[in-house]
Amino acid sequence: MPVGLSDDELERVDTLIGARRKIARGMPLYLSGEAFQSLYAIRTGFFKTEVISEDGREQVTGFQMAGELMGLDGIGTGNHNCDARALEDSEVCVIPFNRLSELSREIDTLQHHFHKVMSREIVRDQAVMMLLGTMRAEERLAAFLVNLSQRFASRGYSATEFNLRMTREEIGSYLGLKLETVSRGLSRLQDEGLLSVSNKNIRIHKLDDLKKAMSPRC
Amino acid sequence: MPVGLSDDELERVDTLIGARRKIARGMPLYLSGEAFQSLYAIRTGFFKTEVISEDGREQVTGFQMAGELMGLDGIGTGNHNCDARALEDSEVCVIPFNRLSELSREIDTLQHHFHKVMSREIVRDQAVMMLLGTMRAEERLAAFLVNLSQRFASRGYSATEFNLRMTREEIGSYLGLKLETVSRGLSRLQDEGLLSVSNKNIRIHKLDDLKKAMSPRC
DNA sequence: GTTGCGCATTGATCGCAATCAATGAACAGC
DNA sequence: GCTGTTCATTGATTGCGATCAATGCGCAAC
Repeated sequence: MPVGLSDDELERVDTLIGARRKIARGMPLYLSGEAFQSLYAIRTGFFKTEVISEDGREQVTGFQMAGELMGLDGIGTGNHNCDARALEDSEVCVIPFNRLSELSREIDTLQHHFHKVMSREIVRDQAVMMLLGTMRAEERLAAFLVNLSQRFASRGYSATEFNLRMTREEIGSYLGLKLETVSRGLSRLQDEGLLSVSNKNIRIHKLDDLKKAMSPRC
Repeated sequence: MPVGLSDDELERVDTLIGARRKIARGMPLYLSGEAFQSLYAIRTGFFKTEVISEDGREQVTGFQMAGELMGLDGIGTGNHNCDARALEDSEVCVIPFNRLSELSREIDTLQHHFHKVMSREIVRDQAVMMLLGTMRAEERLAAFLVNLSQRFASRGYSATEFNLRMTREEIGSYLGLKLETVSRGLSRLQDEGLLSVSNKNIRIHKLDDLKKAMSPRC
């Protein structure tokens, strides 16, 4: 994942990658409480992470797609702190954390890269707090779709047409809304002509206007 | 901050600490957009961090007290991503980040410790998502107070009586509520006999019940 | 002591999203 | 094909927290 490595370094970073692991749709990559050993880089597929509180409340904390790193939450305590589940048949690279630690002590570029990835995760979480703390339902939905659009685009997929891999309920959990509110919000954005929804398929017609819909009174 | 270092290592970690810096109440330690150079360890005082979106919405993302580390959000992009402001006259230790990177390549314990601190920040943020996404107003308030209580206690202060350093509005921003709702919630918890509020002073009478108030229908 | 300002509390009303409820569509298994 | 289940949509109603508004309190400046 890092760039700017010498051939030698690249070779050593390659040795970091342990086995590959396939996860069938609906199955967990790891569960809260399990001992933390490894990080996971998604090769193909789609995941959600969710935390479950003592009183049983579930909160989806994120959706992860190819190229993204999972498991960072386990470093602090030595145990995974959330569940990670595949939303479609997926494959990950297993990255033993102690090997990563060792190697990042020897290769600056790897160390810097790893620190940046962790920091970006913190920034991403802060953006979600902003979303949950200040945005209205339709704004949250617009922000969510724009975010997905950008991430698909940066992977070479269409920014304006894609399939949602998660249910309305999972979207709702992530956005702090009920599934009915998600459904209504999507219908509303469709009525406004910003996009078309057909089950899991989304076609964005006016990406600029959708971005504007993230702000109040639009 | 890490434990289990040899005398030699301890000495070298000491050299990490650059200047100390005093921040008067209300003044920024850093602002969003500023170039990231250093992390900051709080020696004394109290801070808030907040992000401000393009459309002007403010979201308090956390309150930090003595012993906690600030600035991790800047590593990813090289620029600070939020504002950090002192809520009372405070003093921090400046930790130049490139020095920390170098040294953590040489001292495993330091590296591990740093990774744990970052990971815990991610876990903390996920807990806030849970709070904002699933809890009702009074539950959020109870969770907030219990969290403060625990952090004061772990620093040797009273777990049951303390002064809030932030305004109702700042609490509201953090919890995704309006200041009136915060005020009403505190009055309600007082009416229920769980605590006493007098302006910024909080006396918790029934910490156990307050913890229960974090869960639904109590 | 008085004035002024920021902060907090409390009341009345409104509006958005949750809840309750029913129907319909998609999909997997038999 | 049919059946059962899960997921999505839509309508009716409720309720929590936001908003609007007024009052009160604490504290610093003079």
